[in-house]
Amino acid sequence: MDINDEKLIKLFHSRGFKVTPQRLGICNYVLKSTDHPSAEKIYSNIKKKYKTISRATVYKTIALLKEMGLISELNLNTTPSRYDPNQNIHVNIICPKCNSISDYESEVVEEFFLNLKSELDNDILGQNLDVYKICETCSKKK
Amino acid sequence: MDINDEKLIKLFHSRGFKVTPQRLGICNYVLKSTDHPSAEKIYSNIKKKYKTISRATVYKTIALLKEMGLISELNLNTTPSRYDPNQNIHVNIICPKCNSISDYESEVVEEFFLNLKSELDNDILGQNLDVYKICETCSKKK
DNA sequence: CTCGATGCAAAACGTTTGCAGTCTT
DNA sequence: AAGACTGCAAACGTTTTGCATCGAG
Repeated sequence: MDINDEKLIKLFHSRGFKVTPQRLGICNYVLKSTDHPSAEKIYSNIKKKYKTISRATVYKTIALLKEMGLISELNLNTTPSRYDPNQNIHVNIICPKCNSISDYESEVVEEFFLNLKSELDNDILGQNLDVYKICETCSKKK
Repeated sequence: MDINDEKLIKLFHSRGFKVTPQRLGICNYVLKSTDHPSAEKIYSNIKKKYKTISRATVYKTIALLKEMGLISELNLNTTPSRYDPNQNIHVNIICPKCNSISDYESEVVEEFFLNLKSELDNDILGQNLDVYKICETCSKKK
């Protein structure tokens, strides 16, 4: 993410959010990160500069960044874990409304995995392919 | 998973695990499930038959099933969550030893996503593509 | 009989919430 | 000055652990 304070401030203001030093600090750290930090890592890093910052603020700022589309959370629907007996290569189609998950298998998926595997020296230990899409039931409810 | 009690019992014995009614019950439920149940769902389902079963047993049996390669856990590395400012289509290459994550972008990935998208009526809300692979640092450590 | 499995209770862990006080606008 | 934000502490839901008892082999 190539973003500076000026841009960030404008973004926040355009969304009606206030700009605080804590927020800027967190944003600068997260948006420049390449190591996919956890909330705890963000917290301990930002604590160096803002001794009194709380985890609550970190989590709230993370939520803000997600809302603004500046970051995404890996492994969404973290808790509770869900389990799958299907050990074929497949995509999990996850409905963010009702949390239902259905497996999707197709040639496109299989071919992709084989190609990716060969690109990665054939030593993939496992995989997890998720896509988010409103399920039929939920889209009917509208 | 097309598996019956007889096969299951052999599998358990071959790994030196004991066969208990609770385990069989949990296995039968999970291995036949198609709705990607959570631990809590497995627990409340199995509780109908085994009134005194505890969550601990459920979790331990899940661990066993994972170890035997009969199920996989979706959204592995569930906690803590990790965050990513990279909003391009990419694969997260996750090292299960050190939990490092690096982004991988390629034409293969991009093409796959476009194909999948069109297969799914173009209304994908988001995606999360993970593959597990020992990272260079860890494979050197050996 | 032995050792692994169960199940309770308590702890651990990441995350969320309520609220009083503070700071941006 | 108003209302959004902070940060503490407590609560929450999921998962793990310690340990006494039980039961499969």
